Amino acid sequence: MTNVRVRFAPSPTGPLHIGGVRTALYNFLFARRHGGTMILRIEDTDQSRFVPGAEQYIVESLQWLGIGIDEGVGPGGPHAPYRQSERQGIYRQYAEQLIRSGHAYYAFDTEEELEAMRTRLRQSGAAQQQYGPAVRMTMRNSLTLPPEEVQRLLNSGAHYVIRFKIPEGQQITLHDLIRGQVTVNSEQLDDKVLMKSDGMPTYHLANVVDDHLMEITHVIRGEEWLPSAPLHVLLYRALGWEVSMPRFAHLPLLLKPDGNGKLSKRDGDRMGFPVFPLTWTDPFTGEQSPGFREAGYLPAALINFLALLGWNPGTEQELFTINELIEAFSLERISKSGARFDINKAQWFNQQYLRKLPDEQLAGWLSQQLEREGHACSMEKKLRIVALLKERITFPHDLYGQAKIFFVPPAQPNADWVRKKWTPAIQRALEEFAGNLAKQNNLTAEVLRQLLEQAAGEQQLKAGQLMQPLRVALTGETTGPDLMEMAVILGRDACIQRIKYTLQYTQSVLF
RNA sequence: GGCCCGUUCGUCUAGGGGUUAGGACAUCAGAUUUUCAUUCUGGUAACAGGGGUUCGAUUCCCCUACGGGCUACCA
Repeated sequence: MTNVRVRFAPSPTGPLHIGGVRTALYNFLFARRHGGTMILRIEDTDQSRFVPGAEQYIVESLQWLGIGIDEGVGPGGPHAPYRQSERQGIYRQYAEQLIRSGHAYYAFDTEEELEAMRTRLRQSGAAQQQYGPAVRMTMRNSLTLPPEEVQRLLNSGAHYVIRFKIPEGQQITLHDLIRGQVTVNSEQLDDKVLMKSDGMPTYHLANVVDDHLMEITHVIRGEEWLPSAPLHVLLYRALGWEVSMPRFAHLPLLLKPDGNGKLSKRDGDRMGFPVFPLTWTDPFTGEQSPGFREAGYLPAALINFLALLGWNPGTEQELFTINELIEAFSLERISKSGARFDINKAQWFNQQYLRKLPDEQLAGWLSQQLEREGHACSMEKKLRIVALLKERITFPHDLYGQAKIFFVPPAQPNADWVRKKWTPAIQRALEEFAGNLAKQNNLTAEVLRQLLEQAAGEQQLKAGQLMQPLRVALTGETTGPDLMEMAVILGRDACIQRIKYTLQYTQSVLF
């Protein structure tokens, strides 16, 4: 395959949905795999749905994820502009060409007339209520009106659209790279609007014209476009571009984690996970939608997760660098059925990627968190903390949650546990332990262990029986990272102080 | 309603006319660990249903069911 050119063509109608991200990713992987070009085109032909900031959001999201754009909005390129709203003249030219060649016509019907037509058809029991071969000759268009009247209407500035004249009784077969042959009869299609009355093209026209002009070789897009793909084939034909028509690949959809339907923002809200790459603030309502980035997901982990949602390499490998993904990717191995979105797996990937990061980077995150909370800490100590905690976290912000014990002494020990398990022997052993600790100048995990064994032994306790009490004394909690390592990082004086504080508490409460 | 697409463990999936139907996440149990987590070991768990074709079907064909998408001057 030479000169592969693919495009990701979102509409700036809001934040980029995670399903859109996956579409972009598959396009990107395919382009890179074949040494091709990845193009970003903005399909902003619906002015009523335009949302300020959405385009910028899309660009930033792709950037964060490392989905590189070779050509298009941003980097520019030989087929600029790449924003469809800036290409109106081009579409008009081709729409008029289609009228001249008899493949399209002007239609002047008002909204009311269209509605009346549909009602009429519905009541007469027609299978479908479409503007097509069966009804077009009963409507007000350049097929039914005398040419002078058409010209008069056009000159008078009357509202009109340009419709495609769907051919009758044709079998249209397209070869989808994922689904194989898909055949549709043109009876099922209607006379789609190509140019709207506001002068903008519809998706169908703009898409076909741009893909041709931009020399797109493979159209990789969501399954929602499969039903209109035959129409697009017809358009390529009518425009005389069938020989260079791109190949199609329609991707399966992302489904709700539970229940029926496709994944929506509601599901994320309901189950507590993001469905957008970055946090998004709606410019009209001010409503905030959480993003994967802000939730603590690493871009590489999200990419890995998404890549495997609907595609697999045919091996048992699960962890992929982006280069490995590029190397292994192929359209043939994309599955045909929709994939339920399971955030559990995304978290697992994040955990895997997080622990592979160098300690310095984790320490950097910890620094920010500590600074925000107003705690000072040496880099050396931060690195030790990070090394102790890195296998215990799923998100970067978990770091502070677990490191907090080093900076904030417990307000009081876990009361339930103390009431149930605390004994006078423990009390005496910990007193002894704290006393001996005070004499130590060079604290190591090994020294601590010895001191603990010694203190325990004198009260007829096993070292293990004193471990939990010591943890409670130091952190207030019954679980946490390795006790000895933790105590070493905490330091001798802090340990002694916390033990004494706890012993006072238990004394007053229990004895 | 019409048309199109789909259906393997709870989830993502591998497989493919004869397999103990494989892996991963989740879950459960055991081991390790002072605890939790990690790690390791093991377990539970799937071919939507019915007809064909065939010596044999989860795999091929048809039907049904179910799911999804489309059916706009939205993309």
